[in-house]
Amino acid sequence: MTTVSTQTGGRVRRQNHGPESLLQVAVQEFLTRGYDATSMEDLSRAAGITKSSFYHHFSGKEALLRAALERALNGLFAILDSEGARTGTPVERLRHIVREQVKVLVAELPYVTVLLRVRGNTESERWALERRREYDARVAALVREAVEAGELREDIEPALAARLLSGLVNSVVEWARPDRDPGTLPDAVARAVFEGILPARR
Amino acid sequence: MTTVSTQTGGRVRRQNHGPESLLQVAVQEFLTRGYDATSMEDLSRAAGITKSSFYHHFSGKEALLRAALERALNGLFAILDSEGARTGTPVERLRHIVREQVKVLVAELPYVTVLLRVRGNTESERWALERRREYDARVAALVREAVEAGELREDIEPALAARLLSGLVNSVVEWARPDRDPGTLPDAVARAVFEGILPARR
DNA sequence: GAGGGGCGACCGATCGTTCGGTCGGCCGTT
DNA sequence: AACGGCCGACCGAACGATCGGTCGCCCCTC
Repeated sequence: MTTVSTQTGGRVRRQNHGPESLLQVAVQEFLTRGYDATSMEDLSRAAGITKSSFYHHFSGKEALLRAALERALNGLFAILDSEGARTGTPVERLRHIVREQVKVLVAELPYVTVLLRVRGNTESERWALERRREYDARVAALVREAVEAGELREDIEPALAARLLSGLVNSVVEWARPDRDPGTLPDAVARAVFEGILPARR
Repeated sequence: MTTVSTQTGGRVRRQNHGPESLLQVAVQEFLTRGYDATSMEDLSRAAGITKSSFYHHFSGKEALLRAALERALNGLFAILDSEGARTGTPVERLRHIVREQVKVLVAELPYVTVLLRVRGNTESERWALERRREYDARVAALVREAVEAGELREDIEPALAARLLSGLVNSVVEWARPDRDPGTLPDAVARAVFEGILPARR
């Protein structure tokens, strides 16, 4: 249910906007223009209401960003709390995390994309950056575990591998489409991580 | 020759800023704050001159961005023109490109980072996006060649592999440090691409 | 008639940009 | 050696536009 417009005598009488639909509209604008380059007037125009009406639902521009960042981070941290991320060998848990992270990226695409572009200009952004750092650190720790457990090749450096892993998986937001379901994408990305993006013929 | 300051009686008389040093300062500011969030006053303060003095050297804010984007794109396209990218088997050429691209990312780190964050708000940005698309397309074509030549595993989808490849390599800018030399990084990234980020023990 | 959703008008601040003018060093002439 | 003219680097002040945000009122629904 988004942007329901009831008509009365040919003129729009009711937009029936809620915080949910407005956030969706705003994040979409943040995506195409970037957060800083998006004005509140851009947002209201996209939502079909005036600037002042927008402030009736959200306390300000940063509150919108904050809501989007929270949503993205909740999706990510939920992965770490899931069953498959807490049981099994380190490599099994890593494979599970990779697949689930791809799913979250696609399912919450606009929100996660905004998160991944945050620079740290405001308090909310710095908070998001720190939480992201914590997420990456948890994954990096798991990579280190896997190497120390002897499940991975000995010549890989855990810290570097964790960074490349994060970079590879997160880069999915650059081209993924939110509408269609992930399909085989999570498995394909997991294969790229563990067997190479361009693996030699066997 | 940058930021030569002639002194007279202990007081700075001349900053002698050139387009080169100012661009360097500006790009650094773009990096930390983001292009849109960086004001001309931010730039002048960082450069140690006034806003109006800045306009003596650059025609405007976008001209600075344009110069940075050109520099980054020149570095990237120079890779495709190099010997190793034009000779050898597709896989050999791809390995060469990956290594060289990592080198360029580190050598021209601030400029390439700015390029990778462009959203397409201005004419210069859209031009840069298009040139970037062309670069990626050239690499993607090479991936397709390699697969069709039977040099890679048959179950990898060229289009997807090319995107993941681009994402992995470019993610280096997120954490690389510009000062110290690349060292073994190019080879490590190339190994991650062809053998996996988290390769199983052999 | 009470209240929430929406509106136009408006606020101070800051944006990128422009303008008129100052300062100091260099050069050609004397 | 002294001079006048010139130019590049720089500055303070101000421009119109736009920024995020506020306010009081209206209108519709219950």
